[in-house]
Amino acid sequence: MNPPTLIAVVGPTATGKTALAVELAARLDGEIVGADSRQVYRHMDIGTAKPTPEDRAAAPHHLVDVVAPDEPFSLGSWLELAQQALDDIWSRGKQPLLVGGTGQYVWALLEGWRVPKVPPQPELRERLEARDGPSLFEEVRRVDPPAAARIGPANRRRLIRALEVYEVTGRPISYWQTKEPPDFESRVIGLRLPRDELYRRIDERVDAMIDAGLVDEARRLLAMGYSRGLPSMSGIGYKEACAHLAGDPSTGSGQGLTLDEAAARIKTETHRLSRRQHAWFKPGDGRIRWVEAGEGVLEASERLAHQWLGLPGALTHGR
RNA sequence: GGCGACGUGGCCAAGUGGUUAAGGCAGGGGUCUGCAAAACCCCGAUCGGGGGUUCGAUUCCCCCCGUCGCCU
Repeated sequence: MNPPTLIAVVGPTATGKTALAVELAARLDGEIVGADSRQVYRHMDIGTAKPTPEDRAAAPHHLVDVVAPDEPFSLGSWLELAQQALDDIWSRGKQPLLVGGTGQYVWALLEGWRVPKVPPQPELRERLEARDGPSLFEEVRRVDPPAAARIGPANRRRLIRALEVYEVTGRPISYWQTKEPPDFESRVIGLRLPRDELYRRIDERVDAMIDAGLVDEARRLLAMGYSRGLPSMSGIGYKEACAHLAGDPSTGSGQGLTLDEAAARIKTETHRLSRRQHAWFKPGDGRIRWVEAGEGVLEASERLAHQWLGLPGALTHGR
């Protein structure tokens, strides 16, 4: 039997990945595996554009709502869960659909990154964070010149991770950072839109999120005890909603953003996000089969999927 | 019509008679192996227009244009 094939749907935010995936899942007897670093958090629904209950009833979803907002989560945890989910889906004879805009997660899985098995060490990090940048950089340069060259002197976060791996394993992070091709095939559909139209859709969606109660959602999270400083709360939308609430007399004191300011900021931040996603999902990437978002995506994607999976119904028209 | 103020890259905004005219935002490009919607890196202007003064003007003077405010 041929190696199983994973179909992935990637692309910038607000491009319709979720809707497409749900439809495709229905037609391919598939299940969805989320590759989204923000939809993993429970209670963060509106701001992450999480699949709706209807979406989730229409197709099984994995890797959505898997941790509480104050639980640590990272690439390593995601990879483990994703691999488990894939095995599970395949074992039941279903077709997995990897869907999401977190480029790091997607490529780490498809390229088989062997992430150093060193979970974050809170105490160690705290200690390292207290040090100044130059000393961190010097040390990385001493123990792991290639990593130092790649990371550069200014990126404290990654310098600290490099030292963390070194201290825990006794070997430089570069030693661990390898790739091993996964035991499955993968095919990637990329959804794309012209920049100006993408921005327009983002803006509309942000307004819709606010209408749908994004600020209340943030208020609720704060009330549950999830503080502004958590990584999960640094997500676009929540960050700004909290800044808005900070000026709300009922929540506290201080200067907050007006709702309009918050909305504007969420929009431009999301524009930036889509640009960074663009760096992970490049137009020239030969692995990605690009499809214009909007009219006809479903048909085009289904045709591709049938072709790739060797299913009847889409063979006649060339590749 | 008069008086006053202002006119610096798409927007906001420093600044000096003389090295390559701060910075922020927006925008564009990029890095990426356990925080990734994070973190980090790179990219843009000759200073409204025209005359002067000066060795030299974005910075001083004059005129024009424009904007804003006040006044008649």
